[in-house]
Amino acid sequence: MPRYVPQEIEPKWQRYWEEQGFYRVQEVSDKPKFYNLVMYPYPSGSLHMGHCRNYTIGDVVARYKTMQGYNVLNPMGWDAFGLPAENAAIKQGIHPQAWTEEAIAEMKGDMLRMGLAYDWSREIGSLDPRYYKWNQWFFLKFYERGLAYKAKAWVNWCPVDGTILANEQVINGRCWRHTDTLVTKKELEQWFFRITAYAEELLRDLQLLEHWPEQVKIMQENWIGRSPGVEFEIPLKDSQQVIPVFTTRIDTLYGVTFVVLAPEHPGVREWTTAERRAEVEAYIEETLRATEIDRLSTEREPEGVFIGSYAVNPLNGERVPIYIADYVLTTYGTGAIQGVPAHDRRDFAFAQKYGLPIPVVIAPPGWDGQPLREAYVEEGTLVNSGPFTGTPSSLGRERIADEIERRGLGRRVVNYRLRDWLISRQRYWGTPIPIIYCEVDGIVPVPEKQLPVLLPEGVDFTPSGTGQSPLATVPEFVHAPCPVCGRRARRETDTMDTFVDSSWYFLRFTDPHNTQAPFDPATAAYWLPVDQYTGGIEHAILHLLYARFFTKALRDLGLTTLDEPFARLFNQGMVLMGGPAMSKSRGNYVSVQEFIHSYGIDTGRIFSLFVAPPEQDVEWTAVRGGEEGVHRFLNRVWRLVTEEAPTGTGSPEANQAIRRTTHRTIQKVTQDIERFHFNTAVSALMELSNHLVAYTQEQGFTPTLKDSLRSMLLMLAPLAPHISEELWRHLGERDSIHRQVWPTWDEELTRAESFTLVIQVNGKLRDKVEVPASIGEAEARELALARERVRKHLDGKKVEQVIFVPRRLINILVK
RNA sequence: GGGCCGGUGGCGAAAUCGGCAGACGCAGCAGACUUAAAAUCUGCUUCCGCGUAGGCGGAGUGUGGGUUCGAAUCCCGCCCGGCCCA
Repeated sequence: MPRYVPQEIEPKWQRYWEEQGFYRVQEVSDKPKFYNLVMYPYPSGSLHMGHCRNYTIGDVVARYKTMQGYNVLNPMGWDAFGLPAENAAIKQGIHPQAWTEEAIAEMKGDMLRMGLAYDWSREIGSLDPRYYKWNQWFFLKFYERGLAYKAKAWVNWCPVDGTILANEQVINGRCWRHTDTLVTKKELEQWFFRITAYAEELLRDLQLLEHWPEQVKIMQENWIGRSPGVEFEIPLKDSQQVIPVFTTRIDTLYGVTFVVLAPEHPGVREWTTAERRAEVEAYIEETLRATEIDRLSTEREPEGVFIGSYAVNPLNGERVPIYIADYVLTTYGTGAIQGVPAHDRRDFAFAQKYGLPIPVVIAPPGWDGQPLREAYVEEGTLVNSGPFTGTPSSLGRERIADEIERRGLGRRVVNYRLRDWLISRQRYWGTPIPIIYCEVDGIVPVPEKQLPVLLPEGVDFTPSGTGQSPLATVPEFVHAPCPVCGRRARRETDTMDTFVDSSWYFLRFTDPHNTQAPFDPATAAYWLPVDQYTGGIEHAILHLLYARFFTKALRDLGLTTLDEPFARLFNQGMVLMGGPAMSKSRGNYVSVQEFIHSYGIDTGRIFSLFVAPPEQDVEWTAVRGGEEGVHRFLNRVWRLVTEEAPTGTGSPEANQAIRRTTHRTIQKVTQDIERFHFNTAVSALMELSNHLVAYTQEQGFTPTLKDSLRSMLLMLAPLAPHISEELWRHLGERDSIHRQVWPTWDEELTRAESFTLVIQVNGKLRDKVEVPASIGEAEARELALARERVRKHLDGKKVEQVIFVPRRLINILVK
């Protein structure tokens, strides 16, 4: 038998599995279904070892579940729209489609070289009109139901991409793609999806997600940011007009000493007095340049400008000045707040700066009546609050809310931090929004039968700088007849956020070639929910929240009956190299192809699993060299199976021992894979192989050894599919190892006959002795006390107490 | 500032339930095989002290306390790192 040359056997078996259609899957009823999904990638070209780790984890689960008898759907596709392709078009003059297709070809080639068990007959790509047609279709359905709408909005603007960003794409005030680019603001007409209509349900149903990491659920909860409070009206002095404000602390209403409007608040221009106008306008200018993160920072001293007008506290009739300040946002609440300096940190700083009074209305426990040195934001007792004085603040909140509602000044409302999903992008490489603007009929949806609205060819990708999509430069695209009146009309030139594509792709995988519908509800019902969803933590908020929203919206359209799309979520760690994540664009990576060239992919797969627990980040430079050990392990397995050894029957004791070891390994590996402890599963297999080597050296090649080898190869099959297939055939098997059943263990054989009794004196380890598993306390005690090393420590002392833990230890306490 | 996660040998890590700390690997050292090397195999490898050696003793899981017969594991405080929200 030749030595182990992975570069020969790996392509051989990959071809074989492909020809045999191994991973094609259909809906069947005689097996339980299992939908295994790894987040589909943005096609960035050839794979590196970070990808290797991600895809291996998913592949192990798919193969393991298949061997466990499940009907496994394990698909792969491409999140193929997006900015890098368009940026390449601008820089290098390559069409985004050509650029993307090339990247897909490279990436798929590497996936095939990795031996991943995908059903490629279900491959999908969001760039395909047969796919994005349904994005447009969903848009129309949402529009019909008021879930898609157009509004003027102050939007986050990335000056580098010349595009709008959703709030989720703004990270620390910077663009998520260019971490050194500060995001600015622009006011534009934009399309939104009304995700806030589902805010309450998205929050509530987090409880259903038992098998999601707690961390992700907490992040989503914070993102949705439910806060119950009161929205009420503050009348303007000497005017019929009112300023609606929202607060969660209506109990502090008697402490209001000013009102603050967001600089963008629509009332500002009207209410600003003539002598204040110049200063106010200068301040507004300045604010628009600031980022949201700066505006909200508590580190910074809040700044504002008095607009010259006054408002009246609706409960006590006191006159309070109106300011504008950038720490108030138009996008949250009503864009105006009550200023209660004694009980809000930013209001406190603001009042100090502008010399406004800071009356205490919530007394801290044991308050001495003196002015506060800092804002008191906790619960307390109402003081200086008219008829409510003396009420505990939590109760005061209810009483004052009742009073406000009784007097018709306002009502209890629930506010959310979550805002509607802005989906318009001023870009070419995305799904065109299917809307036509007619001078007569206004906003007209493109009729369903005209879908898809195709992306045109021959586009100039040079950014216009005006914020318009390159589509606006293509007259044949822009000019379209109005579907209602047939007059010359103008097409919407914005495209959709690519998170729209990824919000339902898991449904499309169940029925990828359907031309009549996005998917067949019955087929989707068979496969959904996704049983195991695997991907990076970076999608903890954006993608997962949008996909949950889509699922609920589609349910309400009658397309599914599903409340939640992903039953179990796993976030794998990244592979870092020299600090940041391994990435092609940064150039700090080891490619899968060069790894294959050196060691073969089976080594790469096992090494990826072995280096660390899968949820943990791995620094490549710190683990480098470890692949040698994994490669040695696979070579050892190879030799165990293939090397000529004297045949025999083996001694009964040695056979029994190796059988026990094998069954214990089956138990351990099975349990480890179940709980995603792949690193220790690999360790257990390494230990088994070490035992088998030792066994062969003494006993030769025996029927018992062959049994153990078979079990070992079966356990290796999901992890290292090629070498296990090759060696499986070498053992004389004619059917593929990937059609076999996962081995089971004999409980009897895993039970130890003896164990190492640890003997402690006063909690310190003094001796160990191998004893029968059934040993009782009396016997153990007698044995322990008779041991030479124990007696040494008992000299002249009295045994006070003996603690015996069956199958573990005995602790003798002496004085 | 708040929330969550983490900190264990030279390195990656292991330790399902509170019960032998460091499995399995990497790197290193010594030996076998070899003309030699590679490959392979065997042994050692947490630190400190004593001992020629077999060995003996002590300390030890970021840090200081606590609970317990017994703590990497549970509780409290602190330090450091990461992520999310501010």
